[in-house]
Amino acid sequence: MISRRGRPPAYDREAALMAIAEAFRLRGYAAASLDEIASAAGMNRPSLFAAFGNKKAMYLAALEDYRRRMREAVSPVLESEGALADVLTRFFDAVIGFYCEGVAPGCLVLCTATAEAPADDEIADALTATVDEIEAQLSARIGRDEAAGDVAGLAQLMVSLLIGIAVQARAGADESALKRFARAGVAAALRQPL
Amino acid sequence: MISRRGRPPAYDREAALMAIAEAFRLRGYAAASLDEIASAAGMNRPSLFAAFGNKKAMYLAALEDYRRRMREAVSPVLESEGALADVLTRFFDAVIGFYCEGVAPGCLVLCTATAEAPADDEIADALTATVDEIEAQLSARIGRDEAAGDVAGLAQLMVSLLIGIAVQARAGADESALKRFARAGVAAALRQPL
DNA sequence: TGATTTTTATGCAAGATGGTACAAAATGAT
DNA sequence: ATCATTTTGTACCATCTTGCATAAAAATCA
Repeated sequence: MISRRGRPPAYDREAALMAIAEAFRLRGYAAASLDEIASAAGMNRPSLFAAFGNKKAMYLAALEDYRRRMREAVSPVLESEGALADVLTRFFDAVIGFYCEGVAPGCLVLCTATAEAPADDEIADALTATVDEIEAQLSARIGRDEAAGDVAGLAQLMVSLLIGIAVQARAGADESALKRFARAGVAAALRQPL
Repeated sequence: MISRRGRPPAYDREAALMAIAEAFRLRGYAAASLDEIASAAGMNRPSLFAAFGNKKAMYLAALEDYRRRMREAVSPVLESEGALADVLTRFFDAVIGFYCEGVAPGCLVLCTATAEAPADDEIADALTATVDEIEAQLSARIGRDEAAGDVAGLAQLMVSLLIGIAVQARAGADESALKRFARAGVAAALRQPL
């Protein structure tokens, strides 16, 4: 029996966390007020505090959840079979789809944590961990392909391409332009014809 | 006669603008308070407002000045003679030097305007204009090199590399690592041995 | 039904923030 | 020296923000 005593929560924790992430994605960490966040999550402030702690804890929880959703959306593509160029293209398509949905385009981590990182070690750690994780995943997949020469260099280029896509989505590039951008980048990096 | 009547300003506008940019670079737009900014600029708030307008006008002015300084630091390298790989390597070295100096690493535009862009059209425009200008400059230089095959693809890759460097500087990568990163990226993109 | 537990909702307090009013200070012009 | 003009610095205000205290509400258990 999982039924706990007392009044049951009116919110779904996962949905609330997604709404919180969206609020931070739209406004950034510092500019997002707890009123906006509470309203986005359909909760009131005391419930928010009880569920997620103070504002920074909310933000860190939203970052972790966002990273998890991102991982679940794109990791399967990187694990899938296929030629490297094809896998990378589908990987970036998945990333771009992820970045372009929701209330504001761009990556929650790469486009909001960057502003706060120098003034906050925990947020800086989350940013570093995100970049490192992306780099490790891409490096592992590229390393599996024997045709790839300079694995580290190519992996770093692909990390940059991903970061570039995150920022350019934020800068207003639409989804189709980003996909062309990714294809051109992958083709140029692998020196293959488009 | 340029000498105006009245009490002379105690601040140097250019130095103040640089200090303001540094304050925003350290804390981001929303989190930087006018007290911090005034203190960094060595001015008091009323003088700040008289000189630069309200907080957003200060930020936009700081962005413009930062872009100008960046342009002056790196454009000469792009215009210089040399093989494409060499020019690009020196270009990124100049960019990295620019990003790594000051009170916090990373690009003022690419690391703080991204947080505010969805909620503010003028800031979004400044971000878009910055990315577009970098893309145009790189594209022009790459296009001059007949050995370069896919000019657009390579230019986009280099724009991403620059954005990746800006963000990874923010994420704590030190200057030498960033330079290795840039070299590996350029070499991989041009398919040249390191 | 009544007691207990947990969540919700209203409202409040302390502090920070953006922005400004106003007098003092410093300079050039007369 | 006196006036006009511009900047400086103190003090202030209205608003917003975070975080919490406390009472009402809704569920389970005895």
